[in-house]
Amino acid sequence: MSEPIRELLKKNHMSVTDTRLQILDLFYHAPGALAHADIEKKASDKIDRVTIYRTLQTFEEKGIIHTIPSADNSVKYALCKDHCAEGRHHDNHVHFVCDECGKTICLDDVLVPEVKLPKGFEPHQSNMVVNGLCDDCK
Amino acid sequence: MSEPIRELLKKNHMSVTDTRLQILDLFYHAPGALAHADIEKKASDKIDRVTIYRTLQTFEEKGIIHTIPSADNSVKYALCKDHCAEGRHHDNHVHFVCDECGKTICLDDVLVPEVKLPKGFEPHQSNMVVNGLCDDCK
DNA sequence: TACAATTTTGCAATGATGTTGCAAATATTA
DNA sequence: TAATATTTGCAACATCATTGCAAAATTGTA
Repeated sequence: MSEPIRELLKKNHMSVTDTRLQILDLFYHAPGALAHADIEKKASDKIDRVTIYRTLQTFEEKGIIHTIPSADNSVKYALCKDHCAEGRHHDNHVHFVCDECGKTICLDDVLVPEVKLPKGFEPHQSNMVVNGLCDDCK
Repeated sequence: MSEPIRELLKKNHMSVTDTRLQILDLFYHAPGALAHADIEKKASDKIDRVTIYRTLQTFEEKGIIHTIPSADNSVKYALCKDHCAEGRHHDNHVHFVCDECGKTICLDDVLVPEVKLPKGFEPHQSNMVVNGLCDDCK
């Protein structure tokens, strides 16, 4: 288990545990975003369902991972690369979901464009998800 | 129960039933998008949960309503106004979710802007959800 | 209008998903 | 290393969603 992951936990004032190292490791080596179920399946040692829920929640609060919205009731999570702080996310990149393989990918370099809203609406945060075919599935 | 709703069902080759009229009526008079639970609560006659699931699914397939993605695992539905056909949705407007009252609103006049994707990605459909404060909650 | 065929609905059962309390195990601090 | 604080796993529970099937309602046709 690599040292940088350990450091990431310490930097965020979290206890370093096997479970957290293992889940973070999964995120670092995953081809795309992960759902709760993915983690449950992929974890080498079996991790309790409840622990996974709580770990994901903690990571999200600490600004280590962010949630990706979907139209089908399945939340996925991915690592933050945008210097998110505790309680303050700055993830403003576009997400891509492949209709074929289902993979969800953060397009870190594609920023969500601004849109002009009708009078009266005060925007705080924008999310954009693009569906289509990824490079592998074309 | 109004005649236009009846017509909408016939036009889409669906049986006209009390349940469907009632659910469609809710959509026509709702201030924003509706979740499964909203319909269960608001329906004047009690409609079975299962029937609501199936009705929403049918409406979605027929292009009468569309789903709105969210980051919190709560799918909402709203009427299509964009001439959607069976199996082919063309809903490309921005959705607004109020952080205060939770209302979800279709901004029919605000189109989802195009974004340039990295090489290899082939986009089919885009979704955009903006969070913030609505006019009533400011 | 009435009847047969088709579709829709409601109920029951089941499965999947998510939450809470608490005791045992593990990590941190001194 | 011991004391304290945090995390984990288990059990129980609540919520959400799906499926099969029989009863009810709707549609098409005579």
